[in-house]
Amino acid sequence: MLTVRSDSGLSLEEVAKFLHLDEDHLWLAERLRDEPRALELLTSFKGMRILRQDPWSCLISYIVSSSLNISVTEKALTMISQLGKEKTLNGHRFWAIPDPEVLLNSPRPRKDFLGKKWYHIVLAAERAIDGRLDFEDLLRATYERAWHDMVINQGTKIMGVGPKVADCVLLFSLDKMESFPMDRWVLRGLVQYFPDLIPEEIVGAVSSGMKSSLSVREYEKVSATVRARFGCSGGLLQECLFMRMRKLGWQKPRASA
DNA sequence: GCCCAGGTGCGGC
DNA sequence: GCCGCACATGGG
Repeated sequence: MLTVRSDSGLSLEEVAKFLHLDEDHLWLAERLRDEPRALELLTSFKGMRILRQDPWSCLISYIVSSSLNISVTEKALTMISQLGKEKTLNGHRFWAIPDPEVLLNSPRPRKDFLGKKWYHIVLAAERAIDGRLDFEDLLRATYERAWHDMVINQGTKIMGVGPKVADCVLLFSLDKMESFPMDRWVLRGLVQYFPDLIPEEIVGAVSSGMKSSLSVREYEKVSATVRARFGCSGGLLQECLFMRMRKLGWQKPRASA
């Protein structure tokens, strides 16, 4: 039973939308009838939800997250958020990612952990304002077109957004449930649980610790294979795989003599 | 001290 | 196109 405090300032509909409760994740598993490893992953993370976040906040969050560990990412996002106004909800004070206009008119924080990413964020804000970054359009688009527009197409691609970040934004804010973001953890997970989805030489390179990310070309190819196999169950499965791999941990294999 | 982190852009070939 | 590197800095 989901209950929402009456003084929270959030309607039940808003909470349900955020938790994707308008989309029954159970039917997603239907496609995986003949995928025992996938079903095992899904059932061991029962109750997992794909959040439906605000696209702008989601974009900024994942641009910042690239190649940063989670605690540093959180610090950087807090600094960015504090460029905006403090908000209050349910008696708690908090900050949210500021709107593009606010970010554009803010001075850069002194120690923001961001490096060149600050300029990627500024560019994204300009694109959001001039309309070349159009979340409404990306929401209506197919997965393939939206991904291509964010990563490949000159004219619409967003600096700081590569294959993985695009997939995160599409999955966590633009309703593309087949999106399957492949970071280093998920790549290791694929190698361990679904090696048949990946070219043999990549399996070898990942498991020996020589490789932790894919080129755009490799990513596109593996992504297509994964989506052909898991379809709209992919997003939820990815999240379970990520959680499993984080839990298991990873020790880079030592080169032996 | 050294290695890693929810990757990506860029320059050199 | 592919490869190697810079990026920023806290935590194990």
